[in-house]
Amino acid sequence: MSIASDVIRGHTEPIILSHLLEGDSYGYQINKEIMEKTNNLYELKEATLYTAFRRLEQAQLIISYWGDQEVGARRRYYSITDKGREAYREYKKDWENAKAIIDTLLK
Amino acid sequence: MSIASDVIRGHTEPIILSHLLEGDSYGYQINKEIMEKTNNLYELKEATLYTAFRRLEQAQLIISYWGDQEVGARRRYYSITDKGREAYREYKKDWENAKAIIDTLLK
DNA sequence: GTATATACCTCGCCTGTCAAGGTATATTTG
DNA sequence: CAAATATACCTTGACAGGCGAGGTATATAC
Repeated sequence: MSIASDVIRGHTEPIILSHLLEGDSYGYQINKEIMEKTNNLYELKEATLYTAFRRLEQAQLIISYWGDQEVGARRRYYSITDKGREAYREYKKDWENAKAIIDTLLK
Repeated sequence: MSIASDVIRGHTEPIILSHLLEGDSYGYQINKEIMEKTNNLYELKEATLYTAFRRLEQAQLIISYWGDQEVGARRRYYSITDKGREAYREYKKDWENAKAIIDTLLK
């Protein structure tokens, strides 16, 4: 059983930020690790992932740079910024609140 | 502090269904009671509410009928169907799963 | 040589939210 | 009594995020 995209909507960005808290990473890897973490219950779709990267970079919550692979496909790495860390803390608080509210309403 | 609509998105329908489990009700009342339950932290916007009613009725999860007010504005009452009760149980399971998944990813 | 894995990306559709606008009745307040 | 407020319903059109479908390129395995 999977997770509905309307429920996940709005969580894509914090999920990516959370991942980057553990260190720089790149799209393909992030996607794979998210699947592993959730035992394949949740998969970030590529189109969703890359559009989220664009939004996050635009908002200066992450920055990106090309890896120096001498072999294999090129990778674009992402790094979380201080602003990103701050935004993540906010997201988390919001999530805790939202959880409580929804739990109250879904009695 | 309020709740972001992207986080609540997808929960509108189960919230309405949950409310109707306690008995038939009408739009204005449902909206007011949701605000009260959450201490005004969450307010279903009218446009959102009424479009959700349409979807729910279309999907036969609720049915509607006009109240017989002899005074004051007319009211359209909604009643949850068996199909709606079943859908609600599913929604709830989904929510429990989604919560666990998101909590896993938002470490 | 064909399939699979790695790695990136964009376009355009779909769907749910909601600001803004509208209608009508009843009560309260200055 | 006029105006404001509360009750009660509704629709339209814009907007934003998710994602199916499509595309590019490199490396390995069979």
